[in-house]
Amino acid sequence: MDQKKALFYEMVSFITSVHQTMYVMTKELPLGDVTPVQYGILEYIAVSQPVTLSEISDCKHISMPNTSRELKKLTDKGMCEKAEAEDDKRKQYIRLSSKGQQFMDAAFAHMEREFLGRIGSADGEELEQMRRAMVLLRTKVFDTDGAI
Amino acid sequence: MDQKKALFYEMVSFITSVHQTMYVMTKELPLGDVTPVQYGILEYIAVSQPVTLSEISDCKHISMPNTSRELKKLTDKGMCEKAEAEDDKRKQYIRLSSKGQQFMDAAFAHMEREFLGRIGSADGEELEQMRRAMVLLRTKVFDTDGAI
DNA sequence: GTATTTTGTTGTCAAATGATAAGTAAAAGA
DNA sequence: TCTTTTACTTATCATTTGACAACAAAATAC
Repeated sequence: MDQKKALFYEMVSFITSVHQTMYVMTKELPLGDVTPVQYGILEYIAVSQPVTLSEISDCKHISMPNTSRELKKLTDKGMCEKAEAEDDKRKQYIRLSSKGQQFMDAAFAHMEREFLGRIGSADGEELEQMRRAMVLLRTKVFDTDGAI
Repeated sequence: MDQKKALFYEMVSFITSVHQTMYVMTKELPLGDVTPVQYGILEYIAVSQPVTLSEISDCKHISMPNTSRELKKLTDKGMCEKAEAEDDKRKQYIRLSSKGQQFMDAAFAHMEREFLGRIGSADGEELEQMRRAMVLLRTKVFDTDGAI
């Protein structure tokens, strides 16, 4: 029983380190006129495109009206494009524009450089250990489905 | 070389899972009239008390004027207390009040329940694996000092 | 002893975000 | 066909958060 409590406190400390690291890795990322929430939306689109407004709303936990508003701002800025779905005319498939794609490519490249700087001196064996550690935690602790 | 790139993408996915999990674990946490930023400050005080305003400002990446304002709101709400430092009269040592301590105890208890629900079926061997995985990642990837 | 730095405060402003009401149009269900 | 549900929009408002200027008091440096 106490082993679980200890693991909980280890997790609290772990989460703090993760947040701090992500702050350091992204603080110099040039956002231009893109706000943090808008960046989060772009990141989600980049990974999951094409997406619908409802999917953004669900996954990023932003209400539909606010999602609509922020997405309008992003399209006005030329970062993404909406296309009516053929099968369902209510839906819109959203993708990054080429400008948005360049923006996100640069963002990921920046993060990757920061990341490589961190793991720079690790050899193949260590990298494989880290990968296994991430997979383990992702499936046993940070799985989105909830319980194991 | 490509192994590192693969690990980077694994980390991106990992971070997404961590965020999603923390969202689920904290979304039902009763914040009352405490805003998210204020909660973050309380969490930091709880773990590191006593702390100074400058430390909160540095660690939570909030400007001094804004830290001062939010902390004033928290003391007005009776969540924390300021005490002048004996050695340096400019400094203030900040601690949770008993109300604030109760609030944070409840918050941590809530998170711990959520956490235990997630790892519920894991045995001692698995728990030890998870602990080692967190320690490994915390020291080799998410270390606050930067490089290895 | 004076200048500078550190620590914190107060006030004000603007931007970002969250919440809600009301509406449109298409799809699905009855 | 009529009703209901889904997907999204528009408009509006309040709150939260971030940024900046100006200030005060204590400590430190010179």
